[in-house]
Amino acid sequence: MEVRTLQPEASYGTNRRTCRMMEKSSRIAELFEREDQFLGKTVTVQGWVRTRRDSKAEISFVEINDGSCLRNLQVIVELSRPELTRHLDPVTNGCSLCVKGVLQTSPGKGQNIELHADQLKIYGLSDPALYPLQKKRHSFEFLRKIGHLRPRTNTIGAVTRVRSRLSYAVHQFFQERGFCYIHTPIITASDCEGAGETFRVTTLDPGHPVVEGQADDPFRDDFFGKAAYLTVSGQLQAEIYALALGRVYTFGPTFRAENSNTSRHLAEFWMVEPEMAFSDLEDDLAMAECLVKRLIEVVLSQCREDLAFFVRFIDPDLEKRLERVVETAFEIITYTEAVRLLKHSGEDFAYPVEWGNDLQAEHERYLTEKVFRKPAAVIDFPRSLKPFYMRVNDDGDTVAAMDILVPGIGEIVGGSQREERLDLLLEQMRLKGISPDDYSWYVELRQFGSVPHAGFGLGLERFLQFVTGLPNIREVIPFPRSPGHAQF
RNA sequence: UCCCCGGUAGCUCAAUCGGCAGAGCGGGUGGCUGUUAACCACUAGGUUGGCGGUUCGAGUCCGUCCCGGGGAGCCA
Repeated sequence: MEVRTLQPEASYGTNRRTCRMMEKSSRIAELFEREDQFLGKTVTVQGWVRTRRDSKAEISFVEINDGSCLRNLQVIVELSRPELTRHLDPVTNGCSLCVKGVLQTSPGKGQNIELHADQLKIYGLSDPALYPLQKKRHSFEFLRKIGHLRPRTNTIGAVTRVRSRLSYAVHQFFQERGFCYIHTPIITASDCEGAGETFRVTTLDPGHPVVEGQADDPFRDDFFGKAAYLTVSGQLQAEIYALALGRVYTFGPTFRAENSNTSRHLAEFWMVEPEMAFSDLEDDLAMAECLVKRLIEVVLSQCREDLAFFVRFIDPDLEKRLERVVETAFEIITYTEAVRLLKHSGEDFAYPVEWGNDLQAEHERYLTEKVFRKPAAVIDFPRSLKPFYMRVNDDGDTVAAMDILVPGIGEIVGGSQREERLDLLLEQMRLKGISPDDYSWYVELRQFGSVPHAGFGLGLERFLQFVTGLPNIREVIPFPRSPGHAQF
């Protein structure tokens, strides 16, 4: 008897091709999850060969991975059956194939079940002399060069599944709390938001960017009639919707043209940015802590197999560290207290600690890794260090900002209560040299029904680094973009 | 952008003081085995990143350029 699995579209009678395919084959993850239900039944799997071991005792072991989970399914091919071996002969690491057979308990060690092949179909061969992926460990640097093949490795496959599950969890978290998902623009004309260098968007001929006689505004004849850029943040636009729908969030790509080449920076990365009306910094902080903990819980409970892989091969302390983050309250410390603490630490920092200076990486690391040994939120930064939109505190010297720092990564969340008072916003803009004319819409939000509101940004890739233990951010995004790198 | 380290076989790396270019894995061939990154034997595979210099002799020393990695800054 043949067991058929998932056929979500079948009842609609549409898209027949997809339906037939999904009826015909099982995903390997499903076979492992419901072993008892599939044992003794005929199933079909489709995937890519990860390894093959031939035994002259009339058996070939072919391990198949279909990306649905970390584990491979061991397929048993009896070499005494010419109708199978005829197909099997050229099968090597990297080949794609379809196997139909009976799922049985495995007598060998290392797996409970195995598939005894009755039919074998090869989709695509893979020349073993040319296929770059070997069964042994490759350097991440090498895998980046073969970005079109690296998702077929255990590590990149695992991180990709975790990334997907986390993205889903982000939506679940906010949707369950009444947040509205806002698609803020990728292209923006707001050039400076205090968030780094921007990429210009233009249709002008790079050989002749300036139209004759219009040197005063070279972008007047550009596509948008003025200078345009890729967004560095959806926050300002999210504020617009927060001041109408109450609770909103954006979740999309952002772009920074910084010439920074580090293991924690990308030119294109994904950011989660909630914005909440009728909220202050305390609400903001609570929501951020709640989100971080919920996302980690999801990884701990929903990505067990992939997480175990990271613990085994990337960072042995990873799971314990994640559990600790969920269990303990985040430390909250004001910038002023942090400075005092650092000054009296007795540590010999390369950068001097002085009120008014930004906290350096070494300072942040000292706080989270030595002093607190858990995530810590630093709040109330000097006004001069932060952008114009942050709310000025009553002391007049600091703003209601927060940075959540985690051990090993550094800043993972940055947020603030926004300045909702018109006069103070205008004063901030004047001090920061930002023309209110360029942000008239932002200013008007404070003229018409302004309310206290707050929000934050969480870098998806930084977060993925934290939950996978991967040291380089280029491994946690499918196609990393950094200075000099935009392949694939 | 700055500092440090690196570039040797398809991959991961070794090569002592400047003295014959190596290993493991992968590939090919043969053997062995309900195998588990299988195992054993044999075998093919090199412009040592490019250019220039020092030297009897350069993978090794010097200059320069290119590329990569790590760290810093900036930030998420």
